[in-house]
Amino acid sequence: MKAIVDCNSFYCSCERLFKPELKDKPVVVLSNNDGCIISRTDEAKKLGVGMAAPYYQNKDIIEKNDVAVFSSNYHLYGDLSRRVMDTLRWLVGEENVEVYSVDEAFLSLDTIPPDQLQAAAVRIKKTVEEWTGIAVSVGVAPTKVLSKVANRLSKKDKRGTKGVMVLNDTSAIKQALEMTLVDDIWGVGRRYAMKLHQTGIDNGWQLSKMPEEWARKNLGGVVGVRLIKELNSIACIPMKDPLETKKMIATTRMFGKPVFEVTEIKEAVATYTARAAEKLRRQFSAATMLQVFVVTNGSRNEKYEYSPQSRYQYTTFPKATADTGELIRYALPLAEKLYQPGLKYLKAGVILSGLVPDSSIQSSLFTRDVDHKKRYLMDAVDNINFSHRDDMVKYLASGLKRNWKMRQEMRSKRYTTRWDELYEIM
DNA sequence: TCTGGGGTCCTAGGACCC
DNA sequence: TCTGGGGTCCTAGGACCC
Repeated sequence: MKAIVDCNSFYCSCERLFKPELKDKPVVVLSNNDGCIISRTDEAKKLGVGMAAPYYQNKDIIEKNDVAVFSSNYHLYGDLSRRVMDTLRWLVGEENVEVYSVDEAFLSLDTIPPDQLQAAAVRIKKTVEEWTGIAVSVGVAPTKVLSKVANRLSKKDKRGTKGVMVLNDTSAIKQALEMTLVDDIWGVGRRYAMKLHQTGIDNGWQLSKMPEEWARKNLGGVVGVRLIKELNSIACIPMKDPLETKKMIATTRMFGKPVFEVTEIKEAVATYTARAAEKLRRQFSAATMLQVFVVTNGSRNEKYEYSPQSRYQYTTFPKATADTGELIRYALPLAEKLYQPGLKYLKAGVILSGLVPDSSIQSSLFTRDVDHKKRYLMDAVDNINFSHRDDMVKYLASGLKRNWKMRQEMRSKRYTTRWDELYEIM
């Protein structure tokens, strides 16, 4: 059996933890640049605040109802996420936890007898809440897809324990699937949902009865086949090895305001490269390919219409590297190539791929080996920036003024990761 | 009149997820 | 004045190989 544990309105819950006066009050958290609403509490949902809706379109409801608004504070969320995941590892054993996202983890519960699943799920929920202060929902079922269905229903469950649902017999599964629209099934996005409704398939139970060959043709090949199997309690999406590293690392941002000059684009690209390189070193990888992209939207003085266009350039390296300076040297010429004067730039990004373990970097015939020293330098820079302040030490190419930096006007303090922002008890 | 079969690797693009 | 950021997996099709 598998479980999915998911933190309720995670970002909002993190904010509430340090502002207890917000308990039972509507709260929303905004995306970078304060653009969209990316987390909202039940109270905010009830007021009609949409998910992923632009902030400015909801400003009216928010102001009228005194909704608490926060810019996203990833230092805080990341730290609390780690605490939740550590608790889960302690509860069921490290090898049985797959961290799926910042606020979700799959658990393998194969060692727990069926008649004890309910009690185990309740204990998991209670313990996480007591130890971290973050409320979670737990769904348990024979497959990952069904556990997601259970988790979703647990939030509205009136009969059982709210926030816990175990689906372990065929009739319970049938009933749960009948209550679940295809749109709400993990693996069915907007496109497929539309197609399914047109075919007359509206709920999960109907979908589970479709032949696999039909799914192969219409729902993305083997992905669709797996989905049907999972709905029929045949587990075929395995738990992932926790030691797996990422295959691609990206750092991309909207600018705080439109940018027109190549110097600013280059500063941003250098800054994002440095950030991506940090992530790269954190998982002990090195990259062999770097891609830069920019998003433009019309040109200077043109009336604003949102129809973004993106352009890419990439380069591959003779030898894998995790050195920020080297990566910036690869990135800047690409940024220059992409730049066309007169256009209005909204966003830029850097993507590192072709990742290999940094212990097995292939040396090239044409480079000298000064890499040990570089590695020590990078480690030192990372330590300083992590423990003190982002970009305390940075490359000059990243710029000094940085007019393009994103807006974060309502960010709370980083209560758990910065000495100078620690939570204070009066 | 007629032109094989079986692979691998890479990239772009589509779909999905939180 | 204005719409986030970071990932995964799969497929099709082209280039290339023997």
